[in-house]
Amino acid sequence: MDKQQLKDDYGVELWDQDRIQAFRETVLSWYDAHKRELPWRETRDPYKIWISEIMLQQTQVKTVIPYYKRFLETFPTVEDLADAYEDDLLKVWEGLGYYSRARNMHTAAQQVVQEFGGVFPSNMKGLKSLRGIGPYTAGAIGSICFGLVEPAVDGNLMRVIARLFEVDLDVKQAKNRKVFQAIAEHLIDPDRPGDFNQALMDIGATICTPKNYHPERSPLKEFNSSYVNKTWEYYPVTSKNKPPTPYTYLAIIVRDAEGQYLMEKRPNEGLLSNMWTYPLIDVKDLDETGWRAVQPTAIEHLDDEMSGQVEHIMADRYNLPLTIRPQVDGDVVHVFSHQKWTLYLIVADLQVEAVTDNIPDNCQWIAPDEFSQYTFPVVQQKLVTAYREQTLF
DNA sequence: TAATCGTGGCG
DNA sequence: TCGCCAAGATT
Repeated sequence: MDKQQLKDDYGVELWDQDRIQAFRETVLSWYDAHKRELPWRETRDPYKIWISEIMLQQTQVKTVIPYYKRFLETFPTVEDLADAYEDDLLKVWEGLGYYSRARNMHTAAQQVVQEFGGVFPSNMKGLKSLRGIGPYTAGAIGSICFGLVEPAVDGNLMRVIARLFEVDLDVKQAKNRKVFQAIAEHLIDPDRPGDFNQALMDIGATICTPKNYHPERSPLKEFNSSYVNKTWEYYPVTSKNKPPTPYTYLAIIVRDAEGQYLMEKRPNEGLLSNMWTYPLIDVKDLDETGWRAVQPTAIEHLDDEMSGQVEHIMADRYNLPLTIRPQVDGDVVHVFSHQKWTLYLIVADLQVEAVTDNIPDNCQWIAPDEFSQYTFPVVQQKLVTAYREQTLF
């Protein structure tokens, strides 16, 4: 996309070549003086940069740092990662979120070994062919590790560019990304593309921030048309998020005679795939009067009717004869990006001489001292904590 | 294209 | 408390 089209189609007035050159020098000298010291900035090894870039997707730097170090200790090379068991990979990723990233990395590592002889591809086509590497990550790895003159358009870059050029396009709409990409392609420094990309990301993360933005403090203020025109509070344009859909579950806690708990491995696809939780019953699986009673407000007891239904479901799904305690032993609220879960802790007692070895394949009896060998989502860890707090008294 | 996919922090 | 957001990719 050329300058004329940017102006005609999107109302973006790009600068002349002299101003672009001055901008590059300002950005890079700021970076040389003020860049953040980060673990992945001590190397240009594409394997390590790749790990960092995947972890940094939608995740803050502070959160990533300990995971990055632990990951490289566990899987020092791409061959180690390619040969790993997926459960071991998931365990290292535990708590970081967006777990499909881990599974995609596993696939991509095998691609690197099998299709590229264990050597990371050094061009954009090869990088994008790897599972989990999209346009941003390909640009980041390409520019940082191989000096490719490719922008790395993430949320930071779009916010910075939107303010610099007063871009009236919704940064949350995927179709608008190409406009920011085109602008960045004109701006990027051809001699130091990796530093240029990281510099704009650092400026976006530390100065040109979403909130508490003070444009007068920015090294780019003289280039910033939204600052000159006093319109910065309108940029970037962002549409509203859809609120998370509410769900309500009963988390059933069953302990056998040996003190082990019934746990279930979630399906291979979808939310929290392959991770372990207590058995969860969606209250919509209860009959109409049942779940309507549970939905709106917090509950403290299950009535006889509901207890009977839960017992029936547990017998049906887990082949276990149980007696449900009607008392609710605490509740947990957990918000995902698109779902909001409310969970009620329900304790179930095994009936006398119950047979416990007919549970489904995706279920296991797990003792507390074995918990560290399994991967639990944060919502499950919250359930454990809530249960301990309740039963302490 | 719009929805899906986690978690932690902040105003 | 709630909505927003963070170095996005996939379908």
